[in-house]
Amino acid sequence: MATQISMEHVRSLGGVTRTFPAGSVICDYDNETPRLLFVLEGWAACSKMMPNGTRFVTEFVLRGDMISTSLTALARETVPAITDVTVLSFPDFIFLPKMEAPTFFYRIVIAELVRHQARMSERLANIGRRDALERTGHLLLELGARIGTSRDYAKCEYFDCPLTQADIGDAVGLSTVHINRVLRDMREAGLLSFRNGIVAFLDRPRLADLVDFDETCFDTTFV
Amino acid sequence: MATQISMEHVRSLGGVTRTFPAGSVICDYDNETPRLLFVLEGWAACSKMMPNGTRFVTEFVLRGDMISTSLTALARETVPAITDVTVLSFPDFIFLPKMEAPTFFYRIVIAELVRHQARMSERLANIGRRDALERTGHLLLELGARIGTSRDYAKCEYFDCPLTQADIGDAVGLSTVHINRVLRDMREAGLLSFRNGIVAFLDRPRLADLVDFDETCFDTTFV
DNA sequence: CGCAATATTGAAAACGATCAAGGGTCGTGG
DNA sequence: CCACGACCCTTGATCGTTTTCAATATTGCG
Repeated sequence: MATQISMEHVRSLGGVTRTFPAGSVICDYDNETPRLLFVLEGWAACSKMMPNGTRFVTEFVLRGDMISTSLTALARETVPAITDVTVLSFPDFIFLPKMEAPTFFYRIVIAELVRHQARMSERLANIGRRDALERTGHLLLELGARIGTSRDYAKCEYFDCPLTQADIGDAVGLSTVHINRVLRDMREAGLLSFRNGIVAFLDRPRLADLVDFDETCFDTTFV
Repeated sequence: MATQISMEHVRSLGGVTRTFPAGSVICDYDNETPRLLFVLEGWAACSKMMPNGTRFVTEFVLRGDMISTSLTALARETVPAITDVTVLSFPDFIFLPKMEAPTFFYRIVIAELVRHQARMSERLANIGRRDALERTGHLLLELGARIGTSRDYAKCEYFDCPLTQADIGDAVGLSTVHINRVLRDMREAGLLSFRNGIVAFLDRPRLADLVDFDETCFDTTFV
């Protein structure tokens, strides 16, 4: 699987391992030296603080994902760690024009950017054109698919999820209160249960059909 | 400006010039050979058709933008031309692993992906956490900034916009009817006028302030 | 000039936000 | 070991924004 090969490559290049405790900030937009971080373990949330006081989460960062501090700076995002997060850190050769890297490193970065972009496209359509239940179900199916992939058991029927209902709301553009109601509805409908930090798919086929979930954009078998 | 340099580079590499008439499909997700397209002229709309019959526009493609047919395939997007669109077309060296390209080509592609991603992040927060007026104003300011940049007159107070109200609604996740009302409100408030294919900023500072517009993510002076 | 696409407006309905109050769980310190 | 506070979850009632439906202008194009 491409992701694994990439991560092997990344590890083979060395880099500095660093761990951020839950709640700390992995990167902010007053960043010093631009860096590329590859997440080895843990959950984080690329977040934008809105002037009206609300927050929006543009992406949950999981094991195997890349964080470009230059990109988060450009997009004015902050990335707090949700759990303890371990990363492999490299100087960002893209934004430091003097640096050169072997071709395959460019390809790893491009592959990761493309994957990320495909997910963002899906997310955009999700928030823009689906109702609350669809958005929420979609997000949890996405997270399940990504966690599953990185753990090599794609068809898991449950996964540990350290998110709060507020985190979910901030990612799909709904209020915490409404997320709570939607989760109850899905539980009562026998579709999905999220309690005590565990997401369980009670009827994944029906849920996937209902919320129109398509795994195409989570394909990692390219590049 | 970085974008221009990149486009110079791109042009210098040759590529095939092709023109698509308004209304035709530039790429669909049954694409044959993966290609990288660089838009020389015209407007297009990366669109997702949703199973509920609606459409969502993930991105308007303007002069200077890149289209990766592999990415649109992965994201299940169709890209219809809104006006006549002229592109420079290259085989996609990223998705054809046998191919290699000079380093600066990788850098051009990465820069373009990063710019695009920063915009998507902004767009996501826009749809997720702002109301109808803010979303709409934001989109039009974004388009103005991008058009302005590509034409080298950043502070233009109007620009030609070939979009319909339905296009705008599909891009910000609102109904056509509501876009119409919001445009009327903005016109009556002396903020912005959009009629007969021309967007005019009547009071750009006030509008930008009101909808919380920040040009950071449209910065093209990096890489 | 006439048709088709787009824009405009009103009225009613739906969906989600907000406000408010209470309940559970966990960790810390007395 | 219990008490307390912090944080998160849960539910009800009400309010507001946006959608939907429907009908009528207006514009652009052949």
